[in-house]
Amino acid sequence: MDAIDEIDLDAELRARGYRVTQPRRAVWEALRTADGHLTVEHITARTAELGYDVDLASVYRSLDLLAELGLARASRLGESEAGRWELAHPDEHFHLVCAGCGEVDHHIGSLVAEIRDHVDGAHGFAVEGVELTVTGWCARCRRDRRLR
Amino acid sequence: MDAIDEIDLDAELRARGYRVTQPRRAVWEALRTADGHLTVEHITARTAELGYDVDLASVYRSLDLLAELGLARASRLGESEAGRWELAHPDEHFHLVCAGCGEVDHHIGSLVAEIRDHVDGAHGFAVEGVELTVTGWCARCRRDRRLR
DNA sequence: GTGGCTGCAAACATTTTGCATAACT
DNA sequence: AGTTATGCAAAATGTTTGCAGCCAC
Repeated sequence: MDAIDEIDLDAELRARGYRVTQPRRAVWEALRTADGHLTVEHITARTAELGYDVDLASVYRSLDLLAELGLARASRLGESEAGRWELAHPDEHFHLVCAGCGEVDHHIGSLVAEIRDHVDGAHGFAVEGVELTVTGWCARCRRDRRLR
Repeated sequence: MDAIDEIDLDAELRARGYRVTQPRRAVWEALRTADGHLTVEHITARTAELGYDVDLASVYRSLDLLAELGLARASRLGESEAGRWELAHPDEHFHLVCAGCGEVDHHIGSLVAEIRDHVDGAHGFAVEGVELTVTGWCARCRRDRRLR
């Protein structure tokens, strides 16, 4: 199957009986063309850069819809209070958050799948999603920290 | 060492030069005597039940302080927007969140330690904390869902 | 006594909602 | 044309902050 960022949103929307509108396209473009997780405010700014004029409320509504379509997902990282969003990549990944610089790294690998397999079925629990966030210090911040 | 819920908060505070106050004791009691993760609002309600009269702002401030002392930690679960808090149990555990009933299960086991070992040191990243949340459907909700 | 802490209220930040209008099909 | 979705503004939620007075030390 194609990569998720090449999905035809218009078709996806129509297939489910939703209308194709500017805000929905705008939010999808914003997510699709920027990798990593964006705050809602950041997404709104990006839609503006892309030439759309979208209200904040519509960004929220579009994000919820994209989530329902399985195209996007919310992720809450570390202590950050702001909700962040990213494409719902089918390859499961986890996040490394540096306590020093706040940098967030995506890591892809078998780890998340292993966790899923490990937990799925145990105690009758059917796993749907695995959210793994590892906090710590990246190489650079460790060095800077030592120097202080 | 003693279990975390038997720690003498007064001593802990004094050792770090903080004052021993009612709100701090109240929040500590609330966390200590209720297992699982509580919303801030829930914690405030519990302090009231315990006979304290604590302002919301003070609950927030006390929680931040407990976190700094390493006695409590914030955990953001699944889609829930509200911040939740729990004792900083030294044994690492992860959360199972049911998408149906919202029930949250704590699971203790070697899994989190394995993840830590797996990630620690890779790419020069020094792991400090591992936050793992698995969402899915518990046995009961799976059944109810099928029936609908 | 004095400086840290609290309570209160107001400010903030984020997300949700009601409703008249615009726009997709 | 008929609705669904949008924009706007207001409300709801959750959390933080400024400040005068109180209380632990």
